[in-house]
Amino acid sequence: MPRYLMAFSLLERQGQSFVSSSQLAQQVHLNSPQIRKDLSYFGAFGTRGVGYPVAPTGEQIREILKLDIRQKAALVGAGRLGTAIASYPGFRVFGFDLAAIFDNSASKIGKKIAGIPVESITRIGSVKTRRIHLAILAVPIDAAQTCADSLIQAGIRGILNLSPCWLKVPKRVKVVSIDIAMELGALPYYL
Amino acid sequence: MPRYLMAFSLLERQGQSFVSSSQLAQQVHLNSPQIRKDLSYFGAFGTRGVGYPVAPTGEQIREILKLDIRQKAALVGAGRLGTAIASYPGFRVFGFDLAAIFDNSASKIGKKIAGIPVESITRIGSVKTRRIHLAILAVPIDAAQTCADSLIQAGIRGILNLSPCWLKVPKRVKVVSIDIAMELGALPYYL
DNA sequence: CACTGTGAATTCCTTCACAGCG
DNA sequence: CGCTGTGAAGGAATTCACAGTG
Repeated sequence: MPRYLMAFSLLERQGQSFVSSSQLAQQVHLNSPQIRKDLSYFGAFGTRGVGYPVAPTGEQIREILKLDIRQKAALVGAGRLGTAIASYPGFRVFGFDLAAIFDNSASKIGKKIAGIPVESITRIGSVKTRRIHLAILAVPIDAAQTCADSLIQAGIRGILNLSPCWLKVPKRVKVVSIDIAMELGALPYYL
Repeated sequence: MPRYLMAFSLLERQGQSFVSSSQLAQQVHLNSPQIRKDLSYFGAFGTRGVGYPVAPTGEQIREILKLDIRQKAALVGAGRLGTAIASYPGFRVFGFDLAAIFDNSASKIGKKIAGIPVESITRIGSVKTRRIHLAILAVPIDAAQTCADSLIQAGIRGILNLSPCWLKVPKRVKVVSIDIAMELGALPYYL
């Protein structure tokens, strides 16, 4: 669904008012029955003979993904990767709001990254009262589990983990992991 | 398979000489029959009653993934994300060798990142004679397709794309795409 | 005896074809 | 008439169960 939302957002900006499943298929590189199945799974958005109304369908997908309400996220780790992510404009499209940055290095605390002040990692518990439910973990691998534990203690519900390790978390917490090296590791096989 | 390689590499460093499918299962968070199926698909590595010999199996997976020979990779885009990736130690585990960095900004050309000099993007064609077959694309979205085209022209066979767009490439070129925002976009749904 | 390798059963996901509606 | 929504067919990937082996 995030991929569809991306496509609908683009079409919105381009001012197109309707889109058919086969048009969409070209854009997201899937086939049209797949798209119809996926969208119909969450309800019927389209009008037969015409296609999907771009703006309303985009809005509905946002509601489904809970992206209609602005989602606050905390970034943990203001190293090179963390800094890159903090400055990434792609989050805006999905309505994310980077609400806090934490790091343990004294030289970084107090400085601003992408307009947001870096706080000490000891203040990580404050996400609870600040109503931040999502975290992006961009710390060295040895620190990942410890940071995750603190975040969960502080009531975090979802973690995007950028370390190449599996986080041990309770079932109620959802983790998505990205390891750039592992994705690259699959490439040589196909040459 | 890259995930298994990661696990075997870790076990190698820890000095364990044999591992059973169920032990592995815990580590990579899959079930044991799955692991046996996956490994047996490429041949029989294990000894019944004992498990898989860590070092030899690791080496075999490296061969399968063509990671036994050092793979050269070029980084295109020395922005914040590119810089972060260049300094990422995770590539070493898979035997990748960052052999060149390209950027179009005059202020960066000539400087060194992670010990590698930044070259002008106009020199991108040199990857052909330098026998670089892989590229990591960390450029702004508008530049992604153009850069990909130049890379393919220069004989690149695999691209790791970090822009939130679909690259149009000939069939012989393999593309792996990562969009951090899209992964994060799925999280709120699960809360 | 413990653990691998693998056919068979199951489940899941995708593709197809078309009925139904604007 | 065009395109969605969907049951039914087909295919792929997981899971199971157990025979086979060091």
